[in-house]
Amino acid sequence: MTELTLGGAHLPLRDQVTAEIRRLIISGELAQGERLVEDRLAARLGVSRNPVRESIRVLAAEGFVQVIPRIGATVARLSPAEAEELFDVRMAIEGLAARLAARKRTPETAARLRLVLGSAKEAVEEGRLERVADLNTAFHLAVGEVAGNSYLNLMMAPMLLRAQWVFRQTAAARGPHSWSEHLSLCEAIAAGDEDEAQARAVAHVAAARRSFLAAVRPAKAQHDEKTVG
Amino acid sequence: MTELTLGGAHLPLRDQVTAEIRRLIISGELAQGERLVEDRLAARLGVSRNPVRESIRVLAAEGFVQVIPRIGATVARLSPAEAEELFDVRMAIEGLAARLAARKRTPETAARLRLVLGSAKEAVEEGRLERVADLNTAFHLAVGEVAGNSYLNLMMAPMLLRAQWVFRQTAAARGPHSWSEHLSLCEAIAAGDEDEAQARAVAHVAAARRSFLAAVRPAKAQHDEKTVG
DNA sequence: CTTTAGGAGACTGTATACAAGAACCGAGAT
DNA sequence: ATCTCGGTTCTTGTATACAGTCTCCTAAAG
Repeated sequence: MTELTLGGAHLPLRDQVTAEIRRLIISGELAQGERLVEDRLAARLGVSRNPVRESIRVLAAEGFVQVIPRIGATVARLSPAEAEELFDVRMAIEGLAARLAARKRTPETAARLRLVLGSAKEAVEEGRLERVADLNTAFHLAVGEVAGNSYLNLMMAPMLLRAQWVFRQTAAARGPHSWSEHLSLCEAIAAGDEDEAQARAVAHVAAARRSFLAAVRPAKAQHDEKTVG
Repeated sequence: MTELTLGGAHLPLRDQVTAEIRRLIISGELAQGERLVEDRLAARLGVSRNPVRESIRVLAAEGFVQVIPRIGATVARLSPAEAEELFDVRMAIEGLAARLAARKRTPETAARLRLVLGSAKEAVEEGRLERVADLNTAFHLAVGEVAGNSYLNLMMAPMLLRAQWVFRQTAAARGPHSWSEHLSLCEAIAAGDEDEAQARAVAHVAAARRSFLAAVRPAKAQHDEKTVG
C-alpha cells in the first residue's frame, strides 16, 4: 500500500483497508468493473487476504462492489441511469435530514455547521479539490447529526460517498455553487423552518443533479425536474 | 447450528451465517446488547470464525450489530426513541419508492404485486406470523423493484429487516390492517398516480408507527403526526 | 475451421494457527 | 474494607494453509 499505517491511534487493518479500497474506487484508481482479486489487493495493501475480504463484504453492502459467489468481486458498474437514480434517493434522505435538523436544532447548531462551511470555503479558495469534496460531505453529515436520527445517519454516510463517486466518475465537480447552497440550508435550519430547510436541501440536490446531467449529456435538454417536490 | 445447510444450491457459508445471525437478532434469540463472541457463534453455527467475522461486518453496516475495535461485537441496542426514528426514514424511502413505482409501472406490475399480497393474505389466514412478516417485506421490496432504483433497493432491504426487528422487539405485530393498506397502495401504483401512491405509502408507515407507539407507550397520547407530508 | 473434452492454473471458500490486547480475578498494601 | 498491581484467561486481529471450484488454454475430433 502507499500509506496505510497513518494516524497514531491505529484502527484495525480492516477499517483502514476498507477506507483505502473505497478511496481507490471513488478516485477511479480502481475502475468500474475491474476485478478485485483478493490476493493482489492484499499484496498491494501489504496485508493478508482476511482484512481485504471483510472490507469487500462491507463495500458490497455499501454498493461499491459487486460480489458473485465463487466468482469474485468487481468494482460495481455505475451506469449514467443508475448514477442519476441516486439523486432521487438523496433528495428524499437529505430532505428529511434537513427537516429533522431544523426541528431538533439547538442554539449551537448554526455555529457548528458554519464551522464546517468555513473550512470548506478555505479549501475552495486553496483549490484543494479533494478536501472540498470531503468537507461538503462532512457538512451533510453534520446536518444529519443535528437531525439526530441514528439510522438516517447510518444510511447517509455511504450515500454521500457514493455521491462523491458519481461526481468523480463524471468529472462533474462544482465547488463554489454548492457552498452558497449549503449556507442557505444552514440558515433555514438555524431558523428552525422545517419546510424551508427541506426545500433547500432538495433544491441543493436538484442543482447537483443538473450539474451532473450537464456533464453526462451536455447536448440533451434537461426536462427532468419532476420528482419528489 | 440448527439448520444451516438448507437449500440445494448452497450459498457461501458467510451468506447463510449472515442470514442466520440476522434472524437470531430479529427474532430476539440474540438479545439487545448481547455479546457476539466469534468463537461461540462459530461453534454454535458449526463453522469457523472467518464466515462469522465477515457476517458481523455486514450486520454492523446494516445497523444490527455494534462493533467496537479490539473489544468485540454486540447486538445493537434499539431504544424506543431510535426505533421510532426509523419510521421517519421509512416514510421518506418508501414514499419515494411508491412514487417511482407509480411512475415506472408496467401493465404487469399490478399482477405481480397482487401475487405477493395473495400469498400474504393466505399466510395471515393460516396464522403463520413469521411468514406474514416476510411476505410484507417482500411486498415492499417488490414495490422497490418496480420503482427500479438500484440504490434505493440496496437501502430498502436492510431497512425493512430493521423494521421487522423493531416490531418483534416491541411485540407490536399487526397483520390484517397492513394488508388492506398494501392493497390500496398497489392500486395507486397500478393507476400510475404518483402523488397518491406516495401518500398511501407514507400513510401506511404512519399507521405502522401508531401501532408501534400504542405498543410502546400505551398510555401516552400520540401527538406525533407531524413529519414528512 | 469449429467444437469439445481434458487438464493446468487461478482464485475463492473455509479452517486453523499464532500474536496482541483487554477483561478479570486474586493477593498484597493501605 | 478498598484500592492497586500483577498475572492468567479470554477474545479479537491477522496471517497462513488447504480444499474446492471456476476459468482458460490446449489439443484432438468432427
